[in-house]
Amino acid sequence: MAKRESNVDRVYEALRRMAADFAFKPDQRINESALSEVLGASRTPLREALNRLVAEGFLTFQNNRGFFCRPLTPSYILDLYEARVAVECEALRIACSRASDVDIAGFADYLDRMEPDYQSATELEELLSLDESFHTRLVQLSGNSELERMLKNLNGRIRYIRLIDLKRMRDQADGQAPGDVSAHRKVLDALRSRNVSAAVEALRSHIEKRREEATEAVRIAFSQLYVPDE
Amino acid sequence: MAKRESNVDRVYEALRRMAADFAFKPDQRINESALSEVLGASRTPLREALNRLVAEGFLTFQNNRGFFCRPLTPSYILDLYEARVAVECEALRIACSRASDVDIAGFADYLDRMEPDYQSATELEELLSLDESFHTRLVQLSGNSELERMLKNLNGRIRYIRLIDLKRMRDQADGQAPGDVSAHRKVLDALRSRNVSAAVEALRSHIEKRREEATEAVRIAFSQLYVPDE
DNA sequence: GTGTTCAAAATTGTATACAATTAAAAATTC
DNA sequence: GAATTTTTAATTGTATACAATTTTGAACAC
Repeated sequence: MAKRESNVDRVYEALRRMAADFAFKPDQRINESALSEVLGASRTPLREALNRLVAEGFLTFQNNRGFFCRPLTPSYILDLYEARVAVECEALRIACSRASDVDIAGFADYLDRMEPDYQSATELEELLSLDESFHTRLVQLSGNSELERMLKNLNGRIRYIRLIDLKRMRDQADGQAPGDVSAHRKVLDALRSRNVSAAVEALRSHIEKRREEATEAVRIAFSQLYVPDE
Repeated sequence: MAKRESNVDRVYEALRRMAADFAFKPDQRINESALSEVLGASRTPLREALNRLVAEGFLTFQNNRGFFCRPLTPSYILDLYEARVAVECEALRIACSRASDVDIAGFADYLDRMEPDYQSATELEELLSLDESFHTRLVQLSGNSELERMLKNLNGRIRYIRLIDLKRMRDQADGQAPGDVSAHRKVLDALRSRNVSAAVEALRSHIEKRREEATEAVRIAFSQLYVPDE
């Protein structure tokens, strides 16, 4: 019987979470020996996991200098959100012409079932997971596993920023409430009537709006990231 | 002074090339010891490189069973080409509204300079490199390094298929000649006049046309891949 | 004080050894 | 002879050791 989760998997998961939450500060050099002690594994499996994270864009690597946390700049955030637009809009376009009525109905059901949770969610993490799952399921409707894979990767790297964004939305409460699913429903309605251009435009403007908010929020993120160690 | 290229880099490059050219057959299990001898490195750096390739989608991995060559199915090819449409069309859209006139002019110059090479190219590899560089440069015009990164990855994984496709184009000579850059020029012209929808549609139909050819060519690829070892 | 050089310490790079696991082969049962 | 168990071999998983390289910092010159 094969062990479900190996040590490398465990290390990888822990590292991905740390990288996603910026437990490493941008551009910080990562000390392998210290990290391997913290994670309870030797450097060999640790480095394998680190290499995976480099390939996925969570970390960077320099010869003979080791692994570094990715930088966090406004243009990096912009790039990630633009990539999301590319992936999600094309997936939606494909879904409009290829997804079955049954699958779309299932997606609509899902949104109906989730809406109460969405509006009553208290934890930001919970809210973010719900939002992520909407977008993930949308891309899954395309049936394209490469697009799905790309979105998962982008979501992982963008997660921290979205958390900051959501937090600000809740605290300020000036624009739409964090639990507002109207934009999602607009996309769904257009998808249901197979109106490609309306669906894509609705999704595009939704993501771009979030991008603008996030770009603003990243300044706040910066100030939080560089809080001195205790 | 830092060594330019490390051993892992060398191993990684060799492996990527092997994977891109399907030197490993689809679903074939990869023997680490044997491979490390061939590549002249121990298993430690080899496995680091293999892990990177898994993260990039060139290989797969199963716990306690090791690394395998990715499968090659028609739906996999479809997914890759659709992902290319997503990445390239969005990059083009961004380039239309953001690239400077100077950069676009530089791109036009590049196409002019390359056209003679394109038409006189005898080696398929050379032709493919020229075609890839057109698409890469187009995406670079967007200034989005995530989209560029995604395209590089897709190109690497799609390379073998395109080679088969080009080969068939040359051998059959029924449709357009392999050196035909008219589709590329159409995209460029629309970009130059900042006509977003015309540019995107031209690019989309170009890639999709290639996808159809490639999907057809993949059957030939299959028969070539499974030639028995000698 | 600033910059340079050199030595010491820390860190990364990789080979190797051995444990854990899986795959293959041989023996056994029916 | 087919199916099952047992044994053996091969392969992967990971710790460790040590070499190569980089970083640190102390001594020194100016």
